[in-house]
Amino acid sequence: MNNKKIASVRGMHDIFGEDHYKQQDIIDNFIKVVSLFNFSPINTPIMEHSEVFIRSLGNVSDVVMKEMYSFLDKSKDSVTLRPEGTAGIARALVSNGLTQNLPQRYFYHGPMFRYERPQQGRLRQFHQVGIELFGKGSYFEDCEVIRIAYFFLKNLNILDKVLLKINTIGKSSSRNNFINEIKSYFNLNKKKLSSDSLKRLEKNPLRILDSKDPQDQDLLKEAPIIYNFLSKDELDNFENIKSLLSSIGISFIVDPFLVRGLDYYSDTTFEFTLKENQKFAILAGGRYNDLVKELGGSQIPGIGWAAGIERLKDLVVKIFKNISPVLLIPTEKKYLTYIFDISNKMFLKGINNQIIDFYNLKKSLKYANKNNAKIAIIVGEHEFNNFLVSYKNLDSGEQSYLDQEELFNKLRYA
RNA sequence: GCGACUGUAGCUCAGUUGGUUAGAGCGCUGGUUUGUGGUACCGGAGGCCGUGGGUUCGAGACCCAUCAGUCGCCCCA
Repeated sequence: MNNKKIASVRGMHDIFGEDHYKQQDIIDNFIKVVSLFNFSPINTPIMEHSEVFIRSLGNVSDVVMKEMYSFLDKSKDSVTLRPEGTAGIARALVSNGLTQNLPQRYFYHGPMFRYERPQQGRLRQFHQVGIELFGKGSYFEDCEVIRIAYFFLKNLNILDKVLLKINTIGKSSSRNNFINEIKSYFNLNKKKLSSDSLKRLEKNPLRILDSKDPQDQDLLKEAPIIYNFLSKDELDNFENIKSLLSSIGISFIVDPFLVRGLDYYSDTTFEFTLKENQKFAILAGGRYNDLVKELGGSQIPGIGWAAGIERLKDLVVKIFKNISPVLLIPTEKKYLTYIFDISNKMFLKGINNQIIDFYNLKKSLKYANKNNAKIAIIVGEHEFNNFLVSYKNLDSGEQSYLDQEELFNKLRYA
């Protein structure tokens, strides 16, 4: 026999108690907000063919190169636990031919998986809520999606702790010109570049832009700016987004160095980060105009965002769930039928109740205390014989005999 | 993938330069109270000292590996 305790898999935690209530509360809040803006729910599998993510996120992105939870299934197909939600939904759009009737507005929530070192605000299994809007690529959509994020965070009462940053990285043609330009700029300044950024220069030069290294930051002051490489249309579009957001009272800062790590982004990118730790994003997203096409559909532009529930949870102030059950205490097993009958009636009236099968008053009342009960209903010989219950107020200690009609009358006002 | 710190009871943690039978508080449990809780007092249970190897007459302590946690970096929600 092996008595060793078994732990959960690294970076994957059990969620219960206070944490669970808090997370559920965030999800409930999210659903309430997005439903009011007529987004509809979609659940895609938590596992996809690896190709879905490789094609969409980009095969040089860090997420794909080192963070994918991939393995071969029994028929030797490479499958991957989803590292994010967008790719699967875009795939579902194509798979189910949902592209006939646009716009489509979807929301989702659920677990995501990334194989990385656990630390503050980062787990191997974590949970996200998110929305996706597939439409025609107008600047209205960008604002629509950002304002919904804004109201979501506002409802959670954490707007004062976050900062909205937006940027545009243009369409791929303009972006490629820009990338070539910064490549040569940084190549000229190679020796001043941090070692991390030297690697980025080969793999993904765009990422040097949001380097936090002070040396790199210095270099960035003189670096080419993306806006000089964008077409008039791209710039106008960005201006339209900014002025529409301002006109509806959503404040933001423009961050020309905000680039995101997933290949599918184009044009608008945005992030809500913590005010006091601006590299810590709690909600982030952007536009992905080529993603659906990349996954075998037609050219359907989309935009969306996702927020990490665990990251939000740490910001939301404690929610007190004052769950206070009525505890039903039989003193002997033979009163169970009678107690079940009362419990059933409470259920039908929507009263939170629980039967305690200790058959020991002292233990039962102790349990009642520990579980935040305010009222105990005791049934013993006297109560049973006279069709009564003892109604005990656990705060005051007062106790009285009631018949069932009196009991439910009293509970109505308790 | 790289780095730092940590791992002793359900929880929070003591445990001296390596030296008998590993401790405390909280929690749990029994009793004082045979149908009455919260308080008090008295008792009890509960530990392969994360795991595996090594050094030593002797390891919870030292060394190595490994797993896990926390926190940085990369990256990301």
